[in-house]
Amino acid sequence: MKDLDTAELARLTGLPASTLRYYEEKGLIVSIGRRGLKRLFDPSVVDRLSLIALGRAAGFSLDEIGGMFAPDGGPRIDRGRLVEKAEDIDRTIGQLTAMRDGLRHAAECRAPSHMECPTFRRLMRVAAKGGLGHSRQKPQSPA
Amino acid sequence: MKDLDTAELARLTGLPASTLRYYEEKGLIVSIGRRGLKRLFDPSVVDRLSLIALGRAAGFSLDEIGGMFAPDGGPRIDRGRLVEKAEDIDRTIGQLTAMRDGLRHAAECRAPSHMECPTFRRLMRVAAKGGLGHSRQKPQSPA
DNA sequence: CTGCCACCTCAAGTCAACTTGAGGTCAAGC
DNA sequence: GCTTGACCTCAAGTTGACTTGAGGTGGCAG
Repeated sequence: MKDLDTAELARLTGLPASTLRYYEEKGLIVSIGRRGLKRLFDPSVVDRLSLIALGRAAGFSLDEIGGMFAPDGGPRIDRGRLVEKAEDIDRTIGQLTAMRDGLRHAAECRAPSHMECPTFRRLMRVAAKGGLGHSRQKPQSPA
Repeated sequence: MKDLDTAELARLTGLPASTLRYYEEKGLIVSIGRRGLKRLFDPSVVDRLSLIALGRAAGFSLDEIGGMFAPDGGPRIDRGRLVEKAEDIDRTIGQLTAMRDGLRHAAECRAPSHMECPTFRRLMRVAAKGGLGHSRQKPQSPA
């Protein structure tokens, strides 16, 4: 496959060109040269960008992801890190599950005000004590 | 119960005084007066702050939460919103579950490199297509 | 050969939810 | 009466992941 310029890579991956430049600046991807001003990328960066997307979806920061590439470009992923992250996610799932069930209950609850619903109040107390570490969910993917 | 000043409220809720001032500035809580410079809060703000914490944990923004209080201070929560949010959370749970399972598989996978593991590659593709909207989890609660 | 226009660079802006810091004030204790 | 120090105000800084904008440049169609 032929080398790709920024626009082609953007089209292939759905990422804006500005993001690709930003990733290059951060060292997450590397361009193999220029044609005039235009960057040229090896087609393998498409895979690399998928990997980056995966890391982001798993909750790793860009810096962490940067540390997961071997100098040769291949992934160098510590399996322990994956397990750890899986556990993180698992905890989050537990909290979100409690939250979801609580919200559903609150939505159906017959009590005149939420403040009089015992389930709601229990949920409130748990949240107040920080038991539900607020696990931000992003509005949505730019897609 | 006696009115509370900022320091007492901070102690009761575990929130830093700066956050309480910030919440007041945003209109999420109201102080009922001053003693000298010090704000005085009605004890009911403790409940209110719990409610705010709950909202945050459920993934609502502070602005959204601000819209959930009736002028009288009681919660005025649209049950539809709760159901919607529960569905949001449910979707997130689904994505996180896939991610967790994928990570666990990747951690155990016998393939010499992750790039050769079909499960891993499938996960990558899904993430690249944005199917896994990156649902940020915060490192942890300040607790 | 000339323009066009896509792409470039670099600095600055955005968003959310706070935190930090400098400098001010006032109720209370000695 | 004076010091102390907790609390105050207001502006600016922080973090992460980008986006935006002004101004520049060069390959290529005509």
